[in-house]
Amino acid sequence: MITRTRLTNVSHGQAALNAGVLATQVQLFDNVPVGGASMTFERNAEIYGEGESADYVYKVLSGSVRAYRVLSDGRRQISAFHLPGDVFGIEPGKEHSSSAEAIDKATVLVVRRSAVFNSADSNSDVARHLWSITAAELKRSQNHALLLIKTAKERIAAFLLDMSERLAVKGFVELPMSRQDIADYLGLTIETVSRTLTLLSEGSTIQFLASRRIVLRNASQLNELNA
Amino acid sequence: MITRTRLTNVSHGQAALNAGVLATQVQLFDNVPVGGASMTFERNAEIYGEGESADYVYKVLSGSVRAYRVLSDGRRQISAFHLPGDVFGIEPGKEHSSSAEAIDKATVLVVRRSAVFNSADSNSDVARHLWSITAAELKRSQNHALLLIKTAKERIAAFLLDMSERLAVKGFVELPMSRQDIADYLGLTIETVSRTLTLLSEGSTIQFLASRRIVLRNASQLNELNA
DNA sequence: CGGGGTCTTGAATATCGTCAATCGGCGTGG
DNA sequence: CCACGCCGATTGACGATATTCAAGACCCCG
Repeated sequence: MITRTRLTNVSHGQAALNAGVLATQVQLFDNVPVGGASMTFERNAEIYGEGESADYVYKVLSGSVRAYRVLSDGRRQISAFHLPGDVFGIEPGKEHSSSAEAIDKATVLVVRRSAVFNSADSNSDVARHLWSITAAELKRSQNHALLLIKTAKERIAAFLLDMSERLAVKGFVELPMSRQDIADYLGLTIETVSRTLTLLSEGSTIQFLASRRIVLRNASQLNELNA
Repeated sequence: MITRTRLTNVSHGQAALNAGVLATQVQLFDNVPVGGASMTFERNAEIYGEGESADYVYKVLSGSVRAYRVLSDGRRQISAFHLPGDVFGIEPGKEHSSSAEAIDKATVLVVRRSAVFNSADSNSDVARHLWSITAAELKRSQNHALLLIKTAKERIAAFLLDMSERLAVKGFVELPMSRQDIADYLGLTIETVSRTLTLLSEGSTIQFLASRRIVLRNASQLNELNA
């Protein structure tokens, strides 16, 4: 399953940061005094690249973001989809171990990593919050790994349920990402994703309004698939 | 791929904790004043179970530990193997989201979760360390997910290289875990693991001294597989 | 030596991947 | 306003990789 990714090179440095900045009162963490600047990224624009210095931490304000790694032969693994409210880009090391791109037009709060860490040193609330976000991400990652041992049908079901929950519109999902993105997240091919969705639709577990607008007709059936 | 797991019920409560305790100066984190008690678990003994209250944090002193989750139909996913020096059992929530068992006879340092967190509140070094352990675990989990999209040969190669590094005996690994454990970690069946190892052996990439004692004859070949 | 668990090997099958063609929605421009 | 073209999604036929089911070998411990 080899998927070569077109790279839209819209990386940002200091200059870009200053360019797209909006004054903001939005906080990285709730109730915690770490401010930042907001930036908007176009569809498929790179937010950061694997190996780049991890000087900033991000929070999705609107739109959606994919984090991914690419193997030497072009296979791409999407490790997470980040939706509004999600914090991302926090790394254990000095460098980003994955890349991040806007899936659609996305606005993101950008905070200097050092600001967060300094704040954590003197304020245990910030430290606690920082830890709990990382721990939650760990849990998500473990759930993701759990997905990857399941059958195609189960993966799709779990994906739809997850998206439905996170997008918080009960019984309906408007997917921001392409079939290819879904495939790379679930460790499947685009064809298998498409076929499996068609199957679920034929069994009237789901219903398509459009290819990315899906009604969950039978959520309990999806849950059963979610072994 | 259904693997029902025999459960050796050797869970521990307060009583067990007090029973197996050894006085110890060993620290949970390096250079950080959070002590604890050590306990020894027999092969296949449960250290904690999914859903149990996560009151303790652990560090492997000797032996090895598997952390895993079981799906309703019996499929088991091993999320991590913990070797001496590894901290495990830290959870974002109140409950353990996975189970942990000793793979072989294992001695483990046990520290009250509350002690660690209280210490983190007043000591930013502890807080930093706590975060960095969690973040490192996140990175490991992401690497694990990356494994699961590869071919069987690539997964086995990556696994052997990882174990070789972590066991720190260059060019040779003595595996503590069974083929079934490896299979459940790599998202393969025991037969595929066995066959793939045989293949690597036939291509003289590796050499068996015994089924769990393996010489890495050609590490660069393994690295190439590690796409 | 014997027995139980672990591991290996074999043959048949199933699921998912690959390759290829077509469909369909959408924006653009004539 | 309709036609064209493009990109994303679907569908089909075929093939490969890993699973399943089954049998037997190996090995350690008693």
